[in-house]
Amino acid sequence: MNATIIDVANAAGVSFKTVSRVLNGEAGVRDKTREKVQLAAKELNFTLNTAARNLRRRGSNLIALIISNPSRSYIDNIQIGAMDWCSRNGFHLVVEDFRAQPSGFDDLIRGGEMAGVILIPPMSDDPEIITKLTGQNIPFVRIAPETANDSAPSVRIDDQAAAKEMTQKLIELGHKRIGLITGPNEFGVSRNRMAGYRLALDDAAIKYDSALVREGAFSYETGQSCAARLLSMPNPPTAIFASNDDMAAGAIAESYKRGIAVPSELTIVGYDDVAVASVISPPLTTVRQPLKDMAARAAELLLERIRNQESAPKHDVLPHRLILRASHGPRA
Amino acid sequence: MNATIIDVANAAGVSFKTVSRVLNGEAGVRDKTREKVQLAAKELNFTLNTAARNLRRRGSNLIALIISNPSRSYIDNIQIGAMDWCSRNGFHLVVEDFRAQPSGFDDLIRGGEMAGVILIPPMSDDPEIITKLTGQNIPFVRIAPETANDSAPSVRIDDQAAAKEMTQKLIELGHKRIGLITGPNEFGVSRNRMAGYRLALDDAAIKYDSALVREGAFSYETGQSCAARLLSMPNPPTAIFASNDDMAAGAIAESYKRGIAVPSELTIVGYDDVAVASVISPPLTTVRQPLKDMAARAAELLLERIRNQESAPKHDVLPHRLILRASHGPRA
DNA sequence: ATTATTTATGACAGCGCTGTCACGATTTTC
DNA sequence: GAAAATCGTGACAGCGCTGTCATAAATAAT
Repeated sequence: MNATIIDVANAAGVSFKTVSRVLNGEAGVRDKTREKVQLAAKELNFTLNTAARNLRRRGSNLIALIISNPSRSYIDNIQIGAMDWCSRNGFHLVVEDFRAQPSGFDDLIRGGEMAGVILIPPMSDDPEIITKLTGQNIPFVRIAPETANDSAPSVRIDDQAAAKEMTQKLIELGHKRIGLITGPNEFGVSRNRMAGYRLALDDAAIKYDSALVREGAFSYETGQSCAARLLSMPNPPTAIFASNDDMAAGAIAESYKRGIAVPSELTIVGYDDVAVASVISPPLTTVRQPLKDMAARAAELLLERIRNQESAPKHDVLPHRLILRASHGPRA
Repeated sequence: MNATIIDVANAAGVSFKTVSRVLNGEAGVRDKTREKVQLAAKELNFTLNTAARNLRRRGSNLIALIISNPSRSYIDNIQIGAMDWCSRNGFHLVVEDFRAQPSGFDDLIRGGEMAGVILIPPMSDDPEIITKLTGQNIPFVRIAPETANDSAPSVRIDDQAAAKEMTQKLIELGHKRIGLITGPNEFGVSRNRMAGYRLALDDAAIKYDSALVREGAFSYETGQSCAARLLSMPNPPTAIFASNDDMAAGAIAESYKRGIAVPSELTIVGYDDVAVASVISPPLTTVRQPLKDMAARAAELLLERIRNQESAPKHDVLPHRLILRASHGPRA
């Protein structure tokens, strides 16, 4: 039904190769010829067939973002950053949930349909995924992996340093019993943030108390339940550091439910600085990760990788920042 | 570099056509042959080339979701519903921001790369987009269009009825001055909800007062600013009905800032029932739209359309529900 | 055993495009 | 004004796969 390049060639009275040249903006076509072709193409409402082009070029304009993360707001920012980059660079973003259907991911990375793949936690550290990608010989980039390595380029912030700074901030405020709600242990970032927390305690000569550490799942609900456990302790913490903002929001809700005022009676701080942080009450003191920039940069490194598979993978560390809003205060 | 179907055929000692049969699960291949081929394919780490297959089949396994909506949480739900459906049905979801790069959308729908397109507000009602899609002869489906028509199948809730019910609920509670924060007028749903609001007022013989109506942009910030205007009136409303939950959350924040307690002094209700509704304090009374189901159903109708372009487009109306949480109360 | 029927496999063409190369047309150079 | 350099265009092959049709092999029917 749709016109082919040959139809356009006939209509314009040139060879189909010339049409191809015009449509790809190649040099070496007389202006008059170019116009003739463009006119014919417009008239026939013609567009190049992408499958044919991809077949011939052995390429694709599709980048996959693999998600499975429990925190939608985190994904949102990553996705927006990646989408923006894609549309500025002639790519399109395919978003696939890794957990949804086991075969879905396999099918996606099969057959050269994707030019490259962006991995976010916890997939960034998943050996099975990395093996598959490597086996299919498809370029990928890792966002916030536990550690950078040669398998692929990566983009991250220094989670350990960031968590340490936030913990130090809390210590400066006089807090000595600081609860930590971590993310799942399978997330490299969780382990890194935990390490930063311990480093700060060590520096301040505060003894690490594993009873003050609870593992959540990066969700509002687990933030609530972990806070509940922490606040039920005979000697509860005076500050809680949650490993993401959703859990911090849940912790705040749990505090209110128990009649504990934030920040006057309890300090609660988060991590990520996603939308919820400035919408809840009190607005959250948190660690800002430049998630959109990280995603855009990841796409950038991915493209370099696509263009030149041989180059050594680059590893970027983007700056983080403590955002001091209203959910923290001196030790009550 | 990657093996082709011919390599597999040679390795298995059969013709490449037989390999194609096995890989596509076609009948009429002897078990022994099938196994031989499967073994060879596995050994060579072979996967069918998608571009070649799409070219030959004149098809694709990609569905595009076009976004541009200011409300991330709305999109999130739609996207999750669509993604889930895709992975259960052998498709993949491409998410494209319509506003990002003018050429991005055009490029995406060009060349038969997409099997179909899902439109959400406000694109569902955008004549330019619909014209382009029709011109490219690509199947699409509209979520929450202002009105169903023959251009494409559609899925929606009865926004007018839902808004009317919520307004009636407010009237039942004794409210007579009910502020309305609408979405942008370019959204068909905004107009439909507004109509429902007026219908309820008319039924209760309450005079419509345009001073009580403010147009927001479906964002937290505009919820705040519209609420600010409403609450600054000499004779402010006793209840505010926001056309989505983000704006309702903004309105609640604004009330608190002014020292107005919700719901004891002011009732605020939302629309959509997205995540923020149950996370803020007080939890939001709102209208629940089954956004995930709507998206899945939309994808379903889209697939029918892809398979049979001739069929008359179907139009589904899914059920809505008032969710009574804690942000509403009787007139103070 | 012979023919009819079914089943398994292969030959071939071609989807719509781009890369390579060759050739004719045009312009430049002396 | 002839040779050289440049530019514009076209012929051709083939990317990797699937659809159609023909043919070989296996099975059933006589």
